Amino acid sequence: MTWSAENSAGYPSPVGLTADVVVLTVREGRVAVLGLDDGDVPRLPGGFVGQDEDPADTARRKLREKTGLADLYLEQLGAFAAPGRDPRGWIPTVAHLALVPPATEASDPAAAWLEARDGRPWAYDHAAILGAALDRVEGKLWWSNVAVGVLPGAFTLPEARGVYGAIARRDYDPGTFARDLRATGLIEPTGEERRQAKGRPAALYRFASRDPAWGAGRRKRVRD
Amino acid sequence: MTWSAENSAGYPSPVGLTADVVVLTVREGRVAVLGLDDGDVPRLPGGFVGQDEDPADTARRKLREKTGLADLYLEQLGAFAAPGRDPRGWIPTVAHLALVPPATEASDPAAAWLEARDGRPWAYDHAAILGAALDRVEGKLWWSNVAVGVLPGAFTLPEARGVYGAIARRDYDPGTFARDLRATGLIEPTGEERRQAKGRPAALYRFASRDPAWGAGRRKRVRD
DNA sequence: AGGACTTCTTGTCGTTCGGACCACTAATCG
DNA sequence: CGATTAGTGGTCCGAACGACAAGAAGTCCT
Repeated sequence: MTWSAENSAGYPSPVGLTADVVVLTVREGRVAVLGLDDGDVPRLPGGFVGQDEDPADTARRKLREKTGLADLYLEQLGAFAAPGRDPRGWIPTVAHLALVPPATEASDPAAAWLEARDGRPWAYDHAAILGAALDRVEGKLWWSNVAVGVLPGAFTLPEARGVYGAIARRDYDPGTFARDLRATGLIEPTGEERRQAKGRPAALYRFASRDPAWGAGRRKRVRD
Repeated sequence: MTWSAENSAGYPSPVGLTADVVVLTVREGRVAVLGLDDGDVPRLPGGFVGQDEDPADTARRKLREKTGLADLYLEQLGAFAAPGRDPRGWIPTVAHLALVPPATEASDPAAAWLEARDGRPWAYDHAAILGAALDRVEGKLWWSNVAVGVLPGAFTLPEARGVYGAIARRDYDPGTFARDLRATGLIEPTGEERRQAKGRPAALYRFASRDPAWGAGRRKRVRD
């Protein structure tokens, strides 16, 4: 196999490959996405992938620039490369999904948290990428520890219930939620408690592993 | 956003983007993959993506070259772009998954059907890509009509049972299989029959839709 | 001290799904 | 006729899921 005989044009196409990131969190019971607004419709954070760079590293770099965060949940969504997706020319992108804690503030003044499921217009094909990200996180919610990103360190069961409910768009029963989340084997109690304004202190839990992993226990049916 | 300020190297990286295809079928009760063997370890079909070309079109083109087939099940697996994956340099690839009927013969003399799950070595990172393809098709088996590609046109329930069993690596009970496959709502009887050497003729079915779709009915648990 | 409030645990109950059976009918071939 | 294969229908059981209820535990307020 030689370069010169492998595509229809007869030569390897020099392209600018980009990496985009869909940064999701849960704020006020709703899924929020980090968008860059420069006057027109918002767009997703992203940038060109450097030579000999893994697109995931590019995504991590962009994420650090916009949120100051490192070492979080990041996975690839897939390549979006349809001709015409970018008016500047044929620029394929490798889209990524990242989950960050709710307290994360945007460090870039142009970045803001936007309601993710309100159907607003996005630049380029970023609405389709966002849709793929929402499908992915909802589908993997109970089969993996994606929620690790939104619930870092220690968290209470009511907090986790709020996050899961926001992503899955349903209201879980507290008792059943505790039973099912425990049954996944993904979380473990820290032994400590968190006191709050009213009521009994809530026990704190943490994810047994912060690396992307799959649940071994129960699996929940998807919504009907 | 300008090109010149967007990546670490200061300019958009000119790269050769490729598209690879994992062509799967079921032969003799086992999952088989189309491999190209040029003396060394086999590799997957693939080639450079032309300017203004969708990688899926490149994959379709390569598939047509190797099998003569068009208009079949094809979906994207994702981008593989780790530095060092290709010794010729940094060459990201968009991997695809295609399913073809068992009777398909390779039109390229270098192409051959190989046992997919025997753990043989592959060129580049193609073993990882193949693994992702097998996971994908097994995971989507009962939630989608992926099997459309392997069961084109009309098929009998025993044929379908063989294909599903090979992909899921289990032996389905004939009665339960008929109940569950019908319950997905994905297939419909053609009204015709297929006579064979011995025994009662088998009724023929077809998939209600040949477009990639999701099942509306039952969902089967994955293997434990 | 007592009441309000919240968390947390532990049950029950009914439904659905998945899988393994089994019996019986249907159709074709020799 | 018997052998063979296909198809239908049914039972049974266990696991998963969702809803609901009861009670204990702990804190805050009056």
